[in-house]
Amino acid sequence: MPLPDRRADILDRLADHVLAEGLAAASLRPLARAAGTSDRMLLYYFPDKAALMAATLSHLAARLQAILAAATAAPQPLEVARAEIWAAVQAPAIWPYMRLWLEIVARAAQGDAFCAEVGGGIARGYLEWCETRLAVADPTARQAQAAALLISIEGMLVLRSVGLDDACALLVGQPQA
Amino acid sequence: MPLPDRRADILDRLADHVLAEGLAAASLRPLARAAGTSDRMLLYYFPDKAALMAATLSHLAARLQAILAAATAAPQPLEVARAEIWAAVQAPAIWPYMRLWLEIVARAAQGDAFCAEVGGGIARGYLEWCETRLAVADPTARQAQAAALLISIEGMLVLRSVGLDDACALLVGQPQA
DNA sequence: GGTTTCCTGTAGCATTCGCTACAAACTTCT
DNA sequence: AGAAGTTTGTAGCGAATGCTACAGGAAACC
Repeated sequence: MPLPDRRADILDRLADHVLAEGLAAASLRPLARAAGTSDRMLLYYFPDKAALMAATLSHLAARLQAILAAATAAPQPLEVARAEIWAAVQAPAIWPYMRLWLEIVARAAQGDAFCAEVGGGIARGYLEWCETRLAVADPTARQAQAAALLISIEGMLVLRSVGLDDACALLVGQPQA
Repeated sequence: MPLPDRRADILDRLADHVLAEGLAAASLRPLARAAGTSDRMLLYYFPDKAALMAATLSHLAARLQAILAAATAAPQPLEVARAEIWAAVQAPAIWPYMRLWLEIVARAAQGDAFCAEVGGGIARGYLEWCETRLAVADPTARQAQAAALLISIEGMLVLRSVGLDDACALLVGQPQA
Protein backbone atom coordinates (compact mmCIF):
# COMPACT_ATOMS: atom_id res chain seq x y z
CA MET A 1 0.00 0.00 0.00
CA PRO A 2 1.57 3.30 -1.10
CA LEU A 3 2.03 5.99 1.47
CA PRO A 4 -0.91 8.29 0.57
CA ASP A 5 -3.35 5.39 0.74
CA ARG A 6 -1.93 4.18 4.01
CA ARG A 7 -2.18 7.67 5.38
CA ALA A 8 -5.76 8.01 4.22
CA ASP A 9 -6.61 4.66 5.77
CA ILE A 10 -5.11 5.68 9.09
CA LEU A 11 -6.90 9.01 8.93
CA ASP A 12 -10.19 7.23 8.51
CA ARG A 13 -9.67 5.13 11.61
CA LEU A 14 -8.43 8.11 13.57
CA ALA A 15 -11.63 9.90 12.65
CA ASP A 16 -13.70 6.96 13.89
CA HIS A 17 -11.87 6.94 17.17
CA VAL A 18 -12.15 10.67 17.75
CA LEU A 19 -15.82 10.50 16.88
CA ALA A 20 -16.38 7.74 19.40
CA GLU A 21 -14.13 8.89 22.24
CA GLY A 22 -13.81 12.65 21.88
CA LEU A 23 -10.92 15.07 21.66
CA ALA A 24 -10.00 14.71 25.31
CA ALA A 25 -9.25 11.01 24.84
CA ALA A 26 -7.25 11.61 21.68
CA SER A 27 -3.70 11.01 22.79
CA LEU A 28 -1.14 9.40 20.56
CA ARG A 29 -0.94 5.89 21.95
CA PRO A 30 -4.71 5.23 22.12
CA LEU A 31 -5.14 6.77 18.69
CA ALA A 32 -2.39 4.57 17.32
CA ARG A 33 -3.96 1.49 18.87
CA ALA A 34 -7.29 2.38 17.26
CA ALA A 35 -5.61 2.91 13.90
CA GLY A 36 -3.69 -0.35 14.11
CA THR A 37 -0.24 1.19 14.30
CA SER A 38 2.14 2.66 16.82
CA ASP A 39 2.53 6.20 18.08
CA ARG A 40 5.89 6.11 16.35
CA MET A 41 4.19 5.66 12.98
CA LEU A 42 1.62 8.37 13.54
CA LEU A 43 4.48 10.79 13.95
CA TYR A 44 5.98 9.41 10.78
CA TYR A 45 2.86 10.09 8.73
CA PHE A 46 2.23 13.45 10.39
CA PRO A 47 4.78 16.04 11.50
CA ASP A 48 3.33 16.37 14.98
CA LYS A 49 0.16 15.89 16.95
CA ALA A 50 -1.29 19.25 15.99
CA ALA A 51 -1.06 18.40 12.29
CA LEU A 52 -2.54 14.98 12.99
CA MET A 53 -5.53 16.49 14.77
CA ALA A 54 -5.98 19.10 12.07
CA ALA A 55 -6.06 16.41 9.40
CA THR A 56 -8.43 14.26 11.44
CA LEU A 57 -10.83 17.09 12.12
CA SER A 58 -10.91 18.26 8.53
CA HIS A 59 -11.54 14.65 7.51
CA LEU A 60 -14.46 14.54 9.92
CA ALA A 61 -15.72 17.90 8.68
CA ALA A 62 -15.72 16.53 5.14
CA ARG A 63 -17.66 13.48 6.30
CA LEU A 64 -20.30 15.60 7.99
CA GLN A 65 -20.47 17.86 4.98
CA ALA A 66 -21.23 14.82 2.84
CA ILE A 67 -23.93 13.68 5.25
CA LEU A 68 -25.53 17.11 5.21
CA ALA A 69 -25.36 17.36 1.44
CA ALA A 70 -27.04 13.98 1.15
CA ALA A 71 -29.75 15.06 3.57
CA THR A 72 -31.08 17.89 1.46
CA ALA A 73 -34.86 17.69 1.57
CA ALA A 74 -37.38 20.18 0.26
CA PRO A 75 -37.30 23.68 1.78
CA GLN A 76 -39.83 24.17 4.54
CA PRO A 77 -41.13 26.93 6.80
CA LEU A 78 -39.08 27.54 9.93
CA GLU A 79 -40.96 25.36 12.39
CA VAL A 80 -41.12 22.39 10.05
CA ALA A 81 -37.46 22.64 9.12
CA ARG A 82 -36.55 22.91 12.79
CA ALA A 83 -38.45 19.76 13.68
CA GLU A 84 -36.93 17.85 10.77
CA ILE A 85 -33.39 18.94 11.52
CA TRP A 86 -33.75 18.33 15.23
CA ALA A 87 -34.93 14.81 14.58
CA ALA A 88 -31.99 14.20 12.25
CA VAL A 89 -29.47 15.65 14.68
CA GLN A 90 -30.54 13.27 17.41
CA ALA A 91 -30.16 10.23 15.18
CA PRO A 92 -27.34 7.87 16.20
CA ALA A 93 -25.50 8.50 12.93
CA ILE A 94 -25.23 12.23 13.52
CA TRP A 95 -25.23 12.72 17.27
CA PRO A 96 -21.54 11.77 17.69
CA TYR A 97 -20.64 14.64 15.37
CA MET A 98 -22.65 16.95 17.58
CA ARG A 99 -20.87 15.71 20.71
CA LEU A 100 -17.56 16.42 19.04
CA TRP A 101 -18.88 19.76 17.82
CA LEU A 102 -19.65 20.81 21.39
CA GLU A 103 -16.15 19.87 22.44
CA ILE A 104 -14.72 22.06 19.69
CA VAL A 105 -17.01 24.91 20.72
CA ALA A 106 -15.98 24.61 24.37
CA ARG A 107 -12.31 24.74 23.45
CA ALA A 108 -12.87 27.70 21.17
CA ALA A 109 -14.63 29.49 24.03
CA GLN A 110 -11.61 28.78 26.24
CA GLY A 111 -9.37 30.56 23.78
CA ASP A 112 -8.09 27.64 21.69
CA ALA A 113 -7.23 29.43 18.44
CA PHE A 114 -7.22 26.28 16.34
CA CYS A 115 -10.67 25.19 17.52
CA ALA A 116 -11.98 28.72 17.09
CA GLU A 117 -10.97 28.72 13.46
CA VAL A 118 -12.17 25.21 12.70
CA GLY A 119 -15.36 25.83 14.63
CA GLY A 120 -16.06 29.09 12.87
CA GLY A 121 -15.77 27.41 9.49
CA ILE A 122 -18.05 24.57 10.50
CA ALA A 123 -20.64 26.94 11.95
CA ARG A 124 -20.73 28.99 8.77
CA GLY A 125 -21.26 25.78 6.88
CA TYR A 126 -24.20 24.97 9.14
CA LEU A 127 -25.62 28.41 8.55
CA GLU A 128 -25.49 28.14 4.78
CA TRP A 129 -27.00 24.69 4.89
CA CYS A 130 -29.82 25.97 7.11
CA GLU A 131 -30.60 28.62 4.49
CA THR A 132 -31.06 25.93 1.85
CA ARG A 133 -33.60 24.22 4.08
CA LEU A 134 -35.84 27.27 4.47
CA ALA A 135 -38.77 28.07 2.22
CA VAL A 136 -38.55 31.87 2.42
CA ALA A 137 -38.61 34.06 -0.64
CA ASP A 138 -36.90 37.21 0.61
CA PRO A 139 -33.14 36.59 0.95
CA THR A 140 -32.72 38.91 3.91
CA ALA A 141 -35.56 37.29 5.78
CA ARG A 142 -34.21 33.85 4.89
CA GLN A 143 -30.83 34.77 6.29
CA ALA A 144 -32.39 35.97 9.52
CA GLN A 145 -34.50 32.86 9.81
CA ALA A 146 -31.50 30.65 9.10
CA ALA A 147 -29.69 32.29 12.00
CA ALA A 148 -32.71 31.76 14.24
CA LEU A 149 -32.96 28.17 13.09
CA LEU A 150 -29.30 27.38 13.72
CA ILE A 151 -29.36 29.13 17.08
CA SER A 152 -32.31 27.08 18.22
CA ILE A 153 -30.73 23.82 17.05
CA GLU A 154 -27.50 24.64 18.86
CA GLY A 155 -29.42 25.60 21.97
CA MET A 156 -31.31 22.33 21.98
CA LEU A 157 -28.01 20.54 21.48
CA VAL A 158 -26.75 22.09 24.67
CA LEU A 159 -29.85 21.33 26.69
CA ARG A 160 -30.13 17.77 25.46
CA SER A 161 -26.51 17.17 26.42
CA VAL A 162 -27.34 17.81 30.05
CA GLY A 163 -30.58 15.84 29.95
CA LEU A 164 -33.17 18.56 29.36
CA ASP A 165 -34.86 16.79 26.48
CA ASP A 166 -38.22 17.92 27.83
CA ALA A 167 -37.32 21.59 27.38
CA CYS A 168 -36.37 20.85 23.78
CA ALA A 169 -39.68 19.09 23.22
CA LEU A 170 -41.43 22.27 24.32
CA LEU A 171 -39.92 24.06 21.34
CA VAL A 172 -40.17 21.46 18.61
CA GLY A 173 -43.56 20.55 20.02
CA GLN A 174 -43.66 16.89 19.27
CA PRO A 175 -46.24 15.28 21.58
CA GLN A 176 -44.62 12.67 23.85
CA ALA A 177 -47.69 10.46 24.20
CA MET B 1 -7.49 30.63 60.79
CA PRO B 2 -9.61 27.60 61.66
CA LEU B 3 -9.91 24.81 59.18
CA PRO B 4 -13.37 25.59 57.77
CA ASP B 5 -12.36 29.17 57.05
CA ARG B 6 -9.09 28.10 55.47
CA ARG B 7 -10.95 25.58 53.36
CA ALA B 8 -13.48 28.20 52.29
CA ASP B 9 -10.69 30.61 51.43
CA ILE B 10 -8.95 28.00 49.30
CA LEU B 11 -12.22 27.11 47.62
CA ASP B 12 -12.72 30.72 46.67
CA ARG B 13 -9.35 30.94 44.99
CA LEU B 14 -9.83 27.58 43.30
CA ALA B 15 -13.08 28.90 41.88
CA ASP B 16 -11.31 31.98 40.53
CA HIS B 17 -8.69 29.86 38.86
CA VAL B 18 -11.17 27.44 37.28
CA LEU B 19 -13.21 30.37 36.07
CA ALA B 20 -10.17 31.93 34.45
CA GLU B 21 -8.45 28.83 33.07
CA GLY B 22 -11.15 26.24 32.58
CA LEU B 23 -11.62 22.65 33.67
CA ALA B 24 -9.00 21.29 31.29
CA ALA B 25 -6.29 23.31 33.03
CA ALA B 26 -7.49 22.33 36.50
CA SER B 27 -4.81 19.92 37.64
CA LEU B 28 -3.66 19.76 41.23
CA ARG B 29 -0.34 21.55 41.08
CA PRO B 30 -1.52 24.62 39.13
CA LEU B 31 -4.64 24.81 41.27
CA ALA B 32 -2.52 24.67 44.39
CA ARG B 33 -0.25 27.40 43.10
CA ALA B 34 -3.28 29.59 42.38
CA ALA B 35 -4.65 28.92 45.86
CA GLY B 36 -1.36 29.66 47.53
CA THR B 37 -0.72 26.16 48.83
CA SER B 38 0.68 22.85 47.69
CA ASP B 39 -0.99 19.92 45.99
CA ARG B 40 -0.28 18.05 49.19
CA MET B 41 -2.53 20.45 51.12
CA LEU B 42 -5.36 20.34 48.61
CA LEU B 43 -5.53 16.62 49.20
CA TYR B 44 -5.51 17.30 52.89
CA TYR B 45 -8.53 19.57 52.73
CA PHE B 46 -10.34 17.37 50.20
CA PRO B 47 -10.41 13.58 50.01
CA ASP B 48 -9.45 13.49 46.33
CA LYS B 49 -9.55 15.51 43.16
CA ALA B 50 -13.13 14.57 42.32
CA ALA B 51 -14.35 15.93 45.64
CA LEU B 52 -12.26 19.04 45.15
CA MET B 53 -13.78 19.71 41.75
CA ALA B 54 -17.27 18.99 43.03
CA ALA B 55 -16.82 21.51 45.81
CA THR B 56 -15.32 24.08 43.46
CA LEU B 57 -18.08 23.73 40.90
CA SER B 58 -20.85 23.95 43.46
CA HIS B 59 -19.14 27.03 44.88
CA LEU B 60 -19.15 28.55 41.40
CA ALA B 61 -22.75 27.53 40.87
CA ALA B 62 -23.67 29.35 44.07
CA ARG B 63 -21.81 32.43 42.89
CA LEU B 64 -23.63 32.47 39.58
CA GLN B 65 -26.93 31.86 41.34
CA ALA B 66 -26.26 34.95 43.45
CA ILE B 67 -25.44 36.99 40.37
CA LEU B 68 -28.63 35.86 38.66
CA ALA B 69 -30.73 36.52 41.74
CA ALA B 70 -29.28 40.03 41.95
CA ALA B 71 -30.03 40.62 38.26
CA THR B 72 -33.78 40.22 38.55
CA ALA B 73 -35.34 42.98 36.52
CA ALA B 74 -38.97 43.46 35.60
CA PRO B 75 -40.61 40.68 33.54
CA GLN B 76 -40.66 41.43 29.84
CA PRO B 77 -42.02 39.97 26.62
CA LEU B 78 -39.82 37.31 25.02
CA GLU B 79 -37.87 39.46 22.59
CA VAL B 80 -37.09 42.13 25.15
CA ALA B 81 -36.05 39.61 27.78
CA ARG B 82 -33.85 37.86 25.22
CA ALA B 83 -32.04 41.04 24.31
CA GLU B 84 -31.52 41.98 27.95
CA ILE B 85 -30.24 38.57 28.95
CA TRP B 86 -28.02 38.29 25.90
CA ALA B 87 -26.42 41.61 26.70
CA ALA B 88 -25.85 40.53 30.29
CA VAL B 89 -24.41 37.16 29.31
CA GLN B 90 -21.78 38.79 27.13
CA ALA B 91 -20.64 41.10 29.91
CA PRO B 92 -17.12 40.41 31.18
CA ALA B 93 -18.43 39.54 34.64
CA ILE B 94 -20.62 36.72 33.37
CA TRP B 95 -18.99 35.45 30.21
CA PRO B 96 -16.36 33.36 32.08
CA TYR B 97 -19.20 31.44 33.69
CA MET B 98 -20.59 30.75 30.24
CA ARG B 99 -17.23 29.50 28.98
CA LEU B 100 -17.07 27.13 31.91
CA TRP B 101 -20.68 26.16 31.33
CA LEU B 102 -19.88 25.12 27.78
CA GLU B 103 -17.03 22.99 29.03
CA ILE B 104 -19.38 21.23 31.45
CA VAL B 105 -21.91 20.70 28.67
CA ALA B 106 -19.28 19.23 26.34
CA ARG B 107 -18.14 16.79 29.02
CA ALA B 108 -21.70 15.82 29.79
CA ALA B 109 -22.27 15.15 26.10
CA GLN B 110 -19.19 12.92 26.10
CA GLY B 111 -20.68 10.79 28.83
CA ASP B 112 -19.14 12.34 31.93
CA ALA B 113 -21.72 11.39 34.57
CA PHE B 114 -20.63 14.01 37.07
CA CYS B 115 -20.84 16.85 34.56
CA ALA B 116 -24.18 15.56 33.31
CA GLU B 117 -25.64 15.78 36.79
CA VAL B 118 -24.11 19.13 37.66
CA GLY B 119 -25.01 20.49 34.24
CA GLY B 120 -28.58 19.27 34.47
CA GLY B 121 -29.05 21.05 37.77
CA ILE B 122 -27.58 24.27 36.47
CA ALA B 123 -29.70 24.17 33.32
CA ARG B 124 -32.89 23.69 35.32
CA GLY B 125 -31.85 26.67 37.40
CA TYR B 126 -31.45 28.71 34.22
CA LEU B 127 -34.87 27.58 33.05
CA GLU B 128 -36.62 28.64 36.25
CA TRP B 129 -34.83 31.95 36.22
CA CYS B 130 -35.90 32.54 32.62
CA GLU B 131 -39.50 31.99 33.65
CA THR B 132 -39.21 34.77 36.21
CA ARG B 133 -38.02 37.13 33.51
CA LEU B 134 -41.00 36.60 31.23
CA ALA B 135 -44.15 38.70 31.28
CA VAL B 136 -46.60 35.98 30.29
CA ALA B 137 -49.80 35.36 32.18
CA ASP B 138 -50.58 31.75 31.27
CA PRO B 139 -48.19 29.41 33.14
CA THR B 140 -48.05 26.83 30.36
CA ALA B 141 -47.26 29.44 27.75
CA ARG B 142 -44.69 30.98 30.08
CA GLN B 143 -42.99 27.62 30.49
CA ALA B 144 -42.86 27.12 26.74
CA GLN B 145 -41.49 30.61 26.18
CA ALA B 146 -38.90 30.12 28.92
CA ALA B 147 -37.69 27.01 27.12
CA ALA B 148 -37.54 28.93 23.84
CA LEU B 149 -35.72 31.77 25.55
CA LEU B 150 -33.14 29.55 27.18
CA ILE B 151 -32.59 27.58 23.98
CA SER B 152 -31.93 30.73 22.03
CA ILE B 153 -29.51 32.06 24.64
CA GLU B 154 -27.61 28.78 24.68
CA GLY B 155 -27.54 28.70 20.90
CA MET B 156 -26.13 32.20 20.72
CA LEU B 157 -23.58 31.17 23.33
CA VAL B 158 -22.38 28.44 21.01
CA LEU B 159 -22.22 30.63 17.94
CA ARG B 160 -20.50 33.49 19.70
CA SER B 161 -17.88 31.07 21.00
CA VAL B 162 -16.78 30.32 17.45
CA GLY B 163 -16.97 33.93 16.34
CA LEU B 164 -20.41 34.11 14.74
CA ASP B 165 -21.48 37.22 16.62
CA ASP B 166 -23.14 38.49 13.47
CA ALA B 167 -25.54 35.55 13.37
CA CYS B 168 -26.50 36.30 16.97
CA ALA B 169 -27.11 39.93 16.12
CA LEU B 170 -29.59 38.79 13.48
CA LEU B 171 -31.71 37.29 16.24
CA VAL B 172 -31.47 39.88 18.97
CA GLY B 173 -31.71 42.48 16.29
CA GLN B 174 -29.56 45.22 17.68
CA PRO B 175 -28.46 47.46 14.82
CA GLN B 176 -24.68 47.48 14.49
CA ALA B 177 -24.41 50.95 12.98
C1' DG C 1 25.68 -7.24 -5.83
C1' DG C 2 25.92 -3.00 -3.70
C1' DT C 3 24.12 1.41 -2.36
C1' DT C 4 20.75 4.47 -1.19
C1' DT C 5 16.32 5.50 0.23
C1' DC C 6 12.06 4.41 2.53
C1' DC C 7 9.56 2.22 6.28
C1' DT C 8 9.06 0.57 11.13
C1' DG C 9 10.11 -1.40 15.81
C1' DT C 10 12.55 -0.67 20.42
C1' DA C 11 13.72 2.04 23.85
C1' DG C 12 13.90 5.97 26.07
C1' DC C 13 13.59 11.11 27.42
C1' DA C 14 11.58 14.88 30.11
C1' DT C 15 7.39 16.35 31.90
C1' DT C 16 2.99 16.08 34.05
C1' DC C 17 -0.71 13.53 36.19
C1' DG C 18 -3.22 12.05 40.81
C1' DC C 19 -1.86 10.38 44.94
C1' DT C 20 0.82 8.63 49.18
C1' DA C 21 4.42 7.38 52.83
C1' DC C 22 7.14 9.52 56.14
C1' DA C 23 8.39 12.64 59.11
C1' DA C 24 8.96 17.16 60.87
C1' DA C 25 6.76 21.01 62.94
C1' DC C 26 3.11 23.36 65.56
C1' DT C 27 -1.14 23.35 68.89
C1' DT C 28 -3.55 21.93 72.50
C1' DC C 29 -4.57 19.71 76.58
C1' DT C 30 -3.06 17.81 80.99
C1' DA D 1 7.08 19.92 80.68
C1' DG D 2 5.26 15.99 78.19
C1' DA D 3 1.89 13.52 75.52
C1' DA D 4 -1.52 13.64 71.92
C1' DG D 5 -3.48 15.48 68.04
C1' DT D 6 -3.43 18.76 63.96
C1' DT D 7 -1.27 20.86 60.11
C1' DT D 8 2.50 21.03 56.76
C1' DG D 9 6.87 19.97 53.79
C1' DT D 10 9.80 16.59 51.18
C1' DA D 11 10.18 13.13 48.29
C1' DG D 12 8.64 9.88 45.55
C1' DC D 13 5.60 6.28 43.05
C1' DG D 14 3.50 4.39 38.83
C1' DA D 15 1.18 5.86 34.86
C1' DA D 16 0.54 8.75 30.83
C1' DT D 17 1.85 12.64 27.88
C1' DG D 18 4.28 14.28 23.19
C1' DC D 19 8.26 13.33 21.00
C1' DT D 20 13.03 11.50 19.48
C1' DA D 21 17.53 8.83 18.76
C1' DC D 22 19.05 4.71 16.93
C1' DA D 23 19.08 0.93 14.35
C1' DG D 24 17.28 -2.99 11.71
C1' DG D 25 14.76 -4.50 7.59
C1' DA D 26 12.71 -3.89 3.05
C1' DA D 27 12.64 -2.07 -1.45
C1' DA D 28 14.26 0.34 -5.32
C1' DC D 29 17.80 1.97 -8.33
C1' DC D 30 22.49 1.48 -10.58
